[in-house]
Amino acid sequence: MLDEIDSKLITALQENAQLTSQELAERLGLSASQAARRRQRLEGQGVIKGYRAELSAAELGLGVQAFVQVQLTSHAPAHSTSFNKLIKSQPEIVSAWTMTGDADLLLRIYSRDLTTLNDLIHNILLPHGAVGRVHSQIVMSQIKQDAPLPA
Amino acid sequence: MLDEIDSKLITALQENAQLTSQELAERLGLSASQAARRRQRLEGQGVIKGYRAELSAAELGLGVQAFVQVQLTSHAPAHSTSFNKLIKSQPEIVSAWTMTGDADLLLRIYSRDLTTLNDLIHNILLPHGAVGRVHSQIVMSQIKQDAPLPA
DNA sequence: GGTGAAATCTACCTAGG
DNA sequence: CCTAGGTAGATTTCACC
Repeated sequence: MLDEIDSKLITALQENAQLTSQELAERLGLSASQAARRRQRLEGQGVIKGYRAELSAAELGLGVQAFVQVQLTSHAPAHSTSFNKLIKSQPEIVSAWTMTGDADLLLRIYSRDLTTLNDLIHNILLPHGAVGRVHSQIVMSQIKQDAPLPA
Repeated sequence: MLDEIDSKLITALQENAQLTSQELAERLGLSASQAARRRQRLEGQGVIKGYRAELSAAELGLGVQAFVQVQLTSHAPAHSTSFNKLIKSQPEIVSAWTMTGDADLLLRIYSRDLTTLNDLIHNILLPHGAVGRVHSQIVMSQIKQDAPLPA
């Protein structure tokens, strides 16, 4: 479905979504019109879902990154939906996944500082009826980040 | 440093980096030239780090997402650097962080299927000298994903 | 906030396997 | 018939006013 040129194209656009058709064409060994056509095809197929600005958390004053594992005491639909709403209402929680294994949920959080993070955990997450054990880990450093998806 | 309009601007560009100055201006209640000027300023300040294409993992045939916690047996520099190289050499590992707490590292992985993921864990990660305990959790579903950074 | 030159995109056309 | 390259009108950007 995706040939070698498509792979190079999506890798290039993951690094820099603002490449012009001409610049893309040079990297791919194609003409600008062909590069544009391939990009349109990949957008239409849904391989490329969209283009997003990447921000600097540090510049936004978000000094603390954390992953928080949340074990739910109840899996009743009412509890789940109300907890999901809680998660969606908190802008600091940027991603949330349900997981296999001993923890039910994994939350990815960006906070201003440790105090703000602890507030979120102790005053917002833990008081919720469905929340059991919470285990938080702070990110110390990033070894590898935002690598392109393997194409 | 960032006013209300800047916040709206970066939220809009996180949703769609391809908005034209004119479209941005309409959302912000500004003229196109002012919207473009603000965007340039935020790019220059480093608040906006860049623009990236977002791909569909499913369309790329990456059916399994996982988070793997890795405990290192040794923190000797030689072991760390060789393990970091290993991580960077594996395209399936898209992100890696060092963490506080009982696990030293957290890896985010996109794999074709469970077999491929298990190959990576058992034939590549575990044989490495510095690797102790490994605990992997598969992503079942996403409750919240790729929310804009709180501005 | 506005303007115009320069760059870019996109739809259409032609050529070749 | 499908894929590649070229072209012109429309759109967008960006330096300057």
